[in-house]
Amino acid sequence: MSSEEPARKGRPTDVAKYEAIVAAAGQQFFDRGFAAASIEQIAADAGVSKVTVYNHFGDKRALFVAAVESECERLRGHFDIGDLPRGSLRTRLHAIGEAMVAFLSRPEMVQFDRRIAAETEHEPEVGAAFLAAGPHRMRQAFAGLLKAMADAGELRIQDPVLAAEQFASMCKGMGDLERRFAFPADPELDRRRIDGAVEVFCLAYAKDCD
Amino acid sequence: MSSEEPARKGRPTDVAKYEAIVAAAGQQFFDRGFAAASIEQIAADAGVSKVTVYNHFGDKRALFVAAVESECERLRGHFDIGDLPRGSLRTRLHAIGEAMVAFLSRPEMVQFDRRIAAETEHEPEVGAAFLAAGPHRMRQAFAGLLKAMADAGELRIQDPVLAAEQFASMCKGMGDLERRFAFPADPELDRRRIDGAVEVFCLAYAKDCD
DNA sequence: GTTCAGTTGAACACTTGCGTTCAGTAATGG
DNA sequence: CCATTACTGAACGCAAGTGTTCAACTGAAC
Repeated sequence: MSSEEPARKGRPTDVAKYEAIVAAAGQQFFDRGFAAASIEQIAADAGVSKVTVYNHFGDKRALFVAAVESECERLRGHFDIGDLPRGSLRTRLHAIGEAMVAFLSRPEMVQFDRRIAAETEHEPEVGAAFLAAGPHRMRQAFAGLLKAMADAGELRIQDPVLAAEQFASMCKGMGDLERRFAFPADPELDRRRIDGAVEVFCLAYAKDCD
Repeated sequence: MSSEEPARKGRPTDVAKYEAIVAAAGQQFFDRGFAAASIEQIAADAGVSKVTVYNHFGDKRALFVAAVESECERLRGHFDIGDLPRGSLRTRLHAIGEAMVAFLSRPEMVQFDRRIAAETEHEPEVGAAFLAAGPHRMRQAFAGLLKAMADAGELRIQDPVLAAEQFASMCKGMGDLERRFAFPADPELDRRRIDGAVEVFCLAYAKDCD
């Protein structure tokens, strides 16, 4: 019935330790990269014996996969466009753009992006999993929102998914690249990009440019 | 006067070997990442003794830097929008968009991007150098082109640099992410993105949508 | 209290890789 | 021919890291 209550005989697994290992692994892996991260350091950071790590995960790769899954899950809860304001079309688009850029600009996000991309080279399914859990999921949500706006008569959109990509891409502009390649951040520039994206998007898709 | 003709005394440096080392280093570094690449393998691939590598570069990091600089230079010659066709505004924009996407889609480009981003974590100047040598240079060139079109009365553009970013970003869409995260390529989808980018760009900036 | 599984610390074998040393060989200029 | 410089192959010291083994300990369930 319930998946709880394992009711095993011996000493139960220390869940806190397990989670500490995954957390420490994420820290090391996404900080230093897979090859440069060491299991000994991860064990030390987690306050755990190295043997415990091997008992749980058996393998460096397996530990990496676990860390990636955990991080994906954690990030999943960090973005919501549910609570968007009630103002004009422009105001709402602007708020969405800002939320997106803020979400993507967080250092831990940039770092995670870099590492997953690097490891994707030899572990393509890791990249695919991330893409599905992150960007693609976000695109669908935003496309649905645009579709609703179109149905409400505010926008004239043929392909909501394409439009979603276009708006998001314009908001990011090259800021995406610049963050990945450690270019000094410039909030003012980000703002101009979002303004510009809203402007172009409205010119192309809005029924009346208020 | 001339930087040629060093006229040194002993046996001259074997330039072919030097270049072979840099080439092999690029292969290994951008294939496996800095930490996972081994100098012994690089030396073997270059058909050279390990000592020779150390005589030339002294250090793994120095060799990495040399490989990055070489690759940047090599890539620099791989993109030109000089020979754009003479058709309508839409036709020309479409051609530019296709050239951009094709350039950015090349596997070696994707690979290079991934690795530079990963190493940027601990060597920010590497990322900055790449950004300046690649994307920013490209943006300036394209912005100049758009400015020329505006001066010719075809476009109505306030900020050519921003407009350049917007067009390029829309052409890439999420294709950028998808390539980095090993999502199966889809030329048809790329084409739709370029079509959409041209459409939106013209609606926003063209003086008359022919 | 006994039993059984999780946990620990320390040691272990094994591999890999960096960077160095050295004796010897190849190529070039004087 | 000789001095000088580039290159080679092999070996070495050293450090780090993976994954394993083992005896001891801990804690919950029966």
